[in-house]
Amino acid sequence: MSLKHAILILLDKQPGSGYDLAQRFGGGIGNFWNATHQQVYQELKKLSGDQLVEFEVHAQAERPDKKVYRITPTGRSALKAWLKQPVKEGRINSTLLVKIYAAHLADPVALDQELAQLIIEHQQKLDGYAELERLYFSADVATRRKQRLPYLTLRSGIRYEWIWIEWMKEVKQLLADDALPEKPMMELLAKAAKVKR
Amino acid sequence: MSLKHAILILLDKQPGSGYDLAQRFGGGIGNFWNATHQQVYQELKKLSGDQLVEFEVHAQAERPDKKVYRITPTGRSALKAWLKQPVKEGRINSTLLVKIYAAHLADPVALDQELAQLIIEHQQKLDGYAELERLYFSADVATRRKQRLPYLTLRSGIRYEWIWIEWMKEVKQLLADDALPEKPMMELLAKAAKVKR
DNA sequence: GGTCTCTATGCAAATGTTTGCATATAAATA
DNA sequence: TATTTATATGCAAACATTTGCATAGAGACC
Repeated sequence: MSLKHAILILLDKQPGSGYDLAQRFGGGIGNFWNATHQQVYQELKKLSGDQLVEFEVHAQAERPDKKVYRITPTGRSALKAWLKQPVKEGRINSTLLVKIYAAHLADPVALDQELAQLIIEHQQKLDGYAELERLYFSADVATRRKQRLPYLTLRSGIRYEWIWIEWMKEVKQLLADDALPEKPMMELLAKAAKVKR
Repeated sequence: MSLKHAILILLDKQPGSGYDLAQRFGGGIGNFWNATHQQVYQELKKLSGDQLVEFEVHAQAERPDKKVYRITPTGRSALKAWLKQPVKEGRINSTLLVKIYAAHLADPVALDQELAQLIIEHQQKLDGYAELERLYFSADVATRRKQRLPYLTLRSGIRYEWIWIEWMKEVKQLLADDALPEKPMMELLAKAAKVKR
């Protein structure tokens, strides 16, 4: 499992407490790897037991005490070893696709409303990504270079949200009209790809 | 969890044994919901205990006995109730994105090779999808109408593989050249979208 | 004055997933 | 002839994730 490695990567970038890490999983890396605070605390305990991370307790006057975790040299080797191995992509499990697959059993009105709502939500996410991209491009070249890798993952996120929105709009329309798609997807994509070049 | 509901959907379409279902999770619905044979057997047991499915033992002469499962009326109601509720989309967890995010710690040659391999694999998957689409479009309208919902999920799969391939190619190139993307993703997508209309 | 949110941690139990093993027969392949 | 593949099922243990609860002080909001 790579929750372990996601944590090591975050701690390699910057040491932090369990709470900090849980927050960090809410944005940035959280766009492609999710973890709850419980997962983080439990995993930190294991990593600590395996000597892959270490911590120092920082007493705080008016806040609860903090355990600030840091990656160890052993942890860094383990991380590098993991990076060398080819990924085995996790299973794709999309509840929405399962639902569309069985849409003949569903209430059409409810499904239409649900799609409308999902389109809004994904559009908001895309808007957020678009804003981050504008920020990236307004930075100087040195900053852009430094932020290159996170930005590449953002480009993946933008593509991802974009196609979901396009697909959901298409499905919503077709279900409403009780119609069939006219042209093969492959054809449409090939045509669009030509223009990009 | 919707492994439960995926199984109910499959059994609603057509009764079958645990083995059958496990096979069916290898294609069709398996493109967006995965399950191993163990998951299937364990879930069938639970579903059976909850009276959502029932089974008959079919003795076979030269093969092990088969338990042929069927959805019950209770199961069908449970399925419909589930379909009414809005989906909560599962967490996105992409090991590859985590790796790219931390590519500065990785061996560039190994990463390049890995991307090359992944591009090939996803291209093969896309080719398979393209073939299924050709098949769909070569069928008569009645068949196309009957296969509409699975085909809509296929369109999602095609888009999905397509953007992964595009993104991986882009990343591979940029990492090899140690370059930065020139244009914002949003701009490229907007331009491509205009042409499709 | 009371509730809500944020900081900060974590136990315990339930639930879900994965891995390893086990069985058994037939047919195809090497 | 020996191995592999396909059919067909499932237990048991290990591992991972999710949910509910618990604590505790500070500051903001109503």
